[in-house]
Amino acid sequence: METRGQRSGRTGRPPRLSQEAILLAAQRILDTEGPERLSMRRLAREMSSTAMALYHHVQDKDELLLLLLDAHARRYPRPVLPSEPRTRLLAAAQVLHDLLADCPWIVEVLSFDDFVSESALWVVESIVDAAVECGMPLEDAVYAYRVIWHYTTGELAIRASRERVRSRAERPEYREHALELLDSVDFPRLNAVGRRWAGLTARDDHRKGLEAVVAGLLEQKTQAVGVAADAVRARPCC
Amino acid sequence: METRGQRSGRTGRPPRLSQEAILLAAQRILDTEGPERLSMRRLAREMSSTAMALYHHVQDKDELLLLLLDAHARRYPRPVLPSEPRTRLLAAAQVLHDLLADCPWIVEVLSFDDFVSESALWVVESIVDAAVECGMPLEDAVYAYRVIWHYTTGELAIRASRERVRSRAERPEYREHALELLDSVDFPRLNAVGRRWAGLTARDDHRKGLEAVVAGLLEQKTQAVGVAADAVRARPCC
DNA sequence: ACCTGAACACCGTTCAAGT
DNA sequence: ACCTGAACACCGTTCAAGT
Repeated sequence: METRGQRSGRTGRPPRLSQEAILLAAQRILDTEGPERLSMRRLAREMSSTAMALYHHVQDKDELLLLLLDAHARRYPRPVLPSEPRTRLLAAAQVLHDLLADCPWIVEVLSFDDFVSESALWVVESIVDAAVECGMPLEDAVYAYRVIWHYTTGELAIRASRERVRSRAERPEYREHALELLDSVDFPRLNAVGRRWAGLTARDDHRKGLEAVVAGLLEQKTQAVGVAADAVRARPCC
Repeated sequence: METRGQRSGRTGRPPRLSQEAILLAAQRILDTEGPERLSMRRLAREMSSTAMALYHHVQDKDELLLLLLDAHARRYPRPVLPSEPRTRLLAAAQVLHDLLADCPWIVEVLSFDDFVSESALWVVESIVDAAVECGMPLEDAVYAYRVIWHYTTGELAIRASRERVRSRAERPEYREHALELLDSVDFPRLNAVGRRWAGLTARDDHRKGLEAVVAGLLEQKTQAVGVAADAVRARPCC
């Protein structure tokens, strides 16, 4: 937890780079030039160093990105969640989304169904806990977390992808044309939506969607309890 | 729609490459070596040609990937969907997932909230249509499609990411350790899950999750209708 | 029209050497 | 211990030239 190079004896020259400085520079590039410009080489240039010097402070690029997420999560203000379980489940899920919304690029590097980063674990804990307090068995609560996680990730990945395309090239006519050419016999509904599609899909409805997902999960729980109760009655013990 | 080089006069030599042959070779690489190995250069090598020759048959790599998805969707057998609206909504959503499950790599290239490819549009139409027949106004049906889309995409992106990590390096101890180190005071729920986490999150619960999402969306609809009805009563006309 | 070779402007990472 | 330079093995794409 000490800043490196502070306590060390006078062996060798003081390090020019540090993990902290690297993360700061990386975040600067992320903010000013976007995630697609963040490379080890570009980062080294930003620090007037060489790409290889970075590898003395981070294992590889993936670790760098995870450290960036971790730092972001550590900075993120930890909100007070409502006490009523269902509202808390929804609120915690919203926090998960909001926390990651600032760095949707991270989705590409996250391999999980694992958790996010250590600093964001409290969000996962909150979600699972709220789900349990809603009456779910622990395993179902984990499953509920996963559904929420998939939904959240999906929204973020699409947002990131949309931004990537937008920044790469402006070709707005392409998709709009596709919508005009729709056969109204084969595609009556999409045809009825027509040009409104773009407007409808651009809206930020994450919250509303989250409400639906949470509601669905809780409804499923109720049914499952019913089924479980029946099963217990049928086969009294084991 | 004619195979190129068939009807053309005897101007120039016959083309060695064709879009069809390119897509076939690309699919071969995808199947045998995985999506991360599919590059324009690798593809050219596969065809004993040069990377630049490919650019006479596809605009760029993105178009290549979209064409691959399109071809896959065209091959995909179009199932008969159940007629009951709610079951149909669920079934159509499942088809969307299954269709894309064979090529999760495509998620990285899809910018949408737009639709998939033209050949898969019927799935989108089915979902929106089923949602409408469940009693949703058209705009809500599009919104329902988006929620389903986000959920599906999220699951696929995570699956793709997991496969990517698995193929890149086997480091299973890393995350397992993290789970042991959890503070049982700060993280009672995650602590209780403990080692079971990996097993729980590896399960394929997409169907069950989809049921929850669909149920939640339909429940929301019911409430919205209630609210809308109230609103109508309050302000009779306009 | 179709294809090639060389080039541009990049990547992440390894390795041997320097201080 | 910390950093550098050169190298390895790649990318997608452009451009001018060939047949």
